[in-house]
Amino acid sequence: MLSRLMDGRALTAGELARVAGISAQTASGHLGQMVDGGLLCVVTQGRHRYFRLANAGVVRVIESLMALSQDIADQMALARPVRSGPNDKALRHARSCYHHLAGHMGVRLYDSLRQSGFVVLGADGLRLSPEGQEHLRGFGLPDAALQGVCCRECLDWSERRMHLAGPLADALLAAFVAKGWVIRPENSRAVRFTQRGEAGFAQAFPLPLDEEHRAMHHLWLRA
Amino acid sequence: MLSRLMDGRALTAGELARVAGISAQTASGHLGQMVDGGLLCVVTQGRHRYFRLANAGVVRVIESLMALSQDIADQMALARPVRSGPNDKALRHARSCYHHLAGHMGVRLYDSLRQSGFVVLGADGLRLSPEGQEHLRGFGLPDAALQGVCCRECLDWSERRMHLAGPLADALLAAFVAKGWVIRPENSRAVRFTQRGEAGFAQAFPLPLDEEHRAMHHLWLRA
DNA sequence: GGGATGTTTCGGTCCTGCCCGTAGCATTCG
DNA sequence: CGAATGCTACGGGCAGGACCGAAACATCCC
Repeated sequence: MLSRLMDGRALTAGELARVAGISAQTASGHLGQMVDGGLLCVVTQGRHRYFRLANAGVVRVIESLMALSQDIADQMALARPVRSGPNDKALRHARSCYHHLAGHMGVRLYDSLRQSGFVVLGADGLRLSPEGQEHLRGFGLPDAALQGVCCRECLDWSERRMHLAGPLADALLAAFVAKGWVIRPENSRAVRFTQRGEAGFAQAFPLPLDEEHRAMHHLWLRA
Repeated sequence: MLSRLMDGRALTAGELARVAGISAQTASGHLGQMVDGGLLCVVTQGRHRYFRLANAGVVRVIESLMALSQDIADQMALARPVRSGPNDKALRHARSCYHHLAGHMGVRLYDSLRQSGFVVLGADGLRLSPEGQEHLRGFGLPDAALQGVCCRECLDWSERRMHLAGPLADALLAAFVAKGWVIRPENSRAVRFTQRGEAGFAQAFPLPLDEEHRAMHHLWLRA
């Protein structure tokens, strides 16, 4: 179960039980102990409880164990990732979550801001750094979106990773719409990036690290 | 038991049993499994079997586990190291082992040669590198001491770490005597470094890494 | 509100594995 | 060669823990 979580995503107790090939009750017991022991942290959303690795120290332990026993690593490479979220490809790519951006693009936005150091995770939670304020000045965001506790993490339903939420995230989505980067249909939570929007987004929010390292990046930057 | 071995030394089954607070039989069983599993390797010498961590991968696992649980690290810091070897301070400092140097100075010699890259551990065992041949030219060693399989590891009785053995090590001790660095008494295995010898030795065989890192250095350079 | 789904708690079974006592093997020392 | 020491193999006792079924709790969906 722990090695399955090494991609930085958050899985439910049921999914992890299936991964381990044990009953949900048994898995729940183990997961509870691992939360108590500080190996995992848990995000409760509705009737689901999402478990993820707690910090970089745990990542290092699992990493070194996987390096030691190639078997585990191979097993992970073989097993295909747990499918999650909606089947609709557009919905998985980009959608609204309350008033902010979610889906693949939402996670990508958050990853970029974290990797750039524009958004940093402190002991008291997420906050926008001075450099971040500077960098986002061009988007014409209201002051409320840039000051104080303007952002927090939110678990992405389909990606199972964190994306950006809070006033800042709301203002950013609104700005994307205003710039013509994003079109929000009335009848759906799916949002569509225009061709110009994809390009502008990719330039404004680059991803220095490759995909493989992105997944673990949150974990490395915790504790 | 594993964390006790993190200083890079080799301990006997009995010592490890005492460390863990279990009987010798139980410890032997565990140690056997860890050898089978590739966590430990074992050097048999007479009626003693010395166990040491098998490779750098194992070191990394224990390291990361100790970082995760400060308790283990604290416990290791509190427990005093296992005393081993003779009580005689001179004997612990420097002595002959067959025809080569052993004791504190013997391990120091080996550490220096390894850290400098003059002696390297390949898949087929220990060998002298070209740079090592060059560096040792000034000692006037016979060709046989510099070519082919001229050196091997030998577990140091008192230090519980590896020191240098083989023709090269024999020739080096002889050279130290010839240079007046070392005096070998007839009636004892203890050898005495002269004041000039200590100074020359320290200059010819420096230790770039500090004591704390020296202990683990062999381990890091294995597999 | 009622059914379905996801999760946890409780109770009980069963098995694994830790442990030690005894005994056997190897080595060293006197 | 016999005694002492260090280690390992074997067997049995015992506790802990992994596991599941049943049931309770929470939430979502209709």
